[in-house]
Amino acid sequence: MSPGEDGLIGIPFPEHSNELLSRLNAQRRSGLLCDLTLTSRGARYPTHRAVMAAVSLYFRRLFGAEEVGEAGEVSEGCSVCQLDCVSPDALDALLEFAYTATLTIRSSGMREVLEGAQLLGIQCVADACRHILGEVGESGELGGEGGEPGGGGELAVANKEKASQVENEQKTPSRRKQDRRNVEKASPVRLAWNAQSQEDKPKCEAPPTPEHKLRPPQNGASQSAQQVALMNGGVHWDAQPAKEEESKPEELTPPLNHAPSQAETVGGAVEGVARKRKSQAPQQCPVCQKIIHGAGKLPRHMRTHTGEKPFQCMTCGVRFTRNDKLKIHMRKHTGERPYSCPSCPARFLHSYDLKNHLSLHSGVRPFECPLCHKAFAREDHLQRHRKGLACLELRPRLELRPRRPRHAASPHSPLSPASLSPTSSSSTAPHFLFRQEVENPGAQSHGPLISAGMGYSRIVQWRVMEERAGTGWREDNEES
DNA sequence: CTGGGGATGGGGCCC
DNA sequence: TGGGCCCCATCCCCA
Repeated sequence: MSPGEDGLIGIPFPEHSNELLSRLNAQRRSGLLCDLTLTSRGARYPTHRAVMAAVSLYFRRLFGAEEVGEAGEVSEGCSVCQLDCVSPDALDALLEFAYTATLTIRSSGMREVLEGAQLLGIQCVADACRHILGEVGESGELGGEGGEPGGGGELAVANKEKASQVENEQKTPSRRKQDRRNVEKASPVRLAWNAQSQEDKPKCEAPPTPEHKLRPPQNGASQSAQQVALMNGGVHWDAQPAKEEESKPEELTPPLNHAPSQAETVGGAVEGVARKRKSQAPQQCPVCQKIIHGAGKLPRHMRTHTGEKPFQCMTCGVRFTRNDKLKIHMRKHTGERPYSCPSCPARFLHSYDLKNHLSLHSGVRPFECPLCHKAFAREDHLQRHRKGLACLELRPRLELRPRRPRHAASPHSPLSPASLSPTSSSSTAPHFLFRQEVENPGAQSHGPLISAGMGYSRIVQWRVMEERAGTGWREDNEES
């Protein structure tokens, strides 16, 4: 990419890759424009040659996609590739992965998927399966904790990191919730980055050698293409060494896709435009139109759209969009808890944790619900209280009905009415915080869908976008 | 439903 | 001018 070229303006369309893949998947399901049919033990799977070449090293070699210029004789007819060595279920799962960036498999079928992924050269899936199976992955990307996600049910191995927006979900970093849990608790789950990014992974083990097991296309594919496929490791599978990225402490590994990561293309173009402005002036995000204050903050913000997470913890493999977040994360591994409570032995990772904690000692509950007059020590707890259904009644003020202290240690609650004056503007606002519920009713109950990697705020944004309401979507946390 | 810990994104300050 | 560092607000999740 060439950021900052004079006269060049990069306008990112973060949804494009999602929509593209989604439509390709729809075409595959309807058989539209399919130029390759995979068969396995009688089952037939129409698919697209280009997609398979993009996701699978085997097909990449088979079709000579990397040398398309010279090997342009690849036939345009519909090829049939018989893959009896890959079980139909596994092949189906791998195809789903190719078109959605989400691998959904049953634990019992993990082995078959692993073998299929190895045969087809889909490294990230193979890594994920290996880790789920407890076999240490070779790619160094994987964290060491390895869990046993999902006892016997289906596993949705999703790339919450949005694997560069290649699937139906939106990649935002709001990547939270279940996916994040999965990432941290069961490292394999995080491994389903998309085929695109996988291609540029710096650390790839030797490709599988499928030639002895796979039957090349029976027709269509040119002889040369088959020869490419049968070539014995002639293609150098290793990716280019990763470039140096911003600050790179020892804990940091180089960014995964340093090559043409979409984030770079997008963010870079944006930066190029931004450079023409006064850096100290607020900059508007070209995606969400949000005004970003502070010099150099727009690229950071853009990563929330692109999903790029250049900063990876070398200990557990968790990735972050920001270096400072990784730094804080590293405290979990080093055991460092720099924020200690002066009143008790409690120590914390974050300053604000200590701040919250101190409110426990003081007993101060400065955030009062204006309707029911229940007081909270934390503002977010008050907001949650007001968003929920807990506050449906108007209770008498506390001075009229003393609140039973929650902790025996604080018999004299400092909740004098005078101390309950709300300190934040939102605390005094009426109960108009239902936008989320309206837009996203029962978000928590969307478990299965959300588990595919869609963050909460993403859902809101999606809905807003789908409904084309207003001029654009906003981050859901801007509401108050 | 609430308390509490942790994660994430934005802004300010400074180098 | 960009980025590091820190703090804050907010959100998510678990007990």
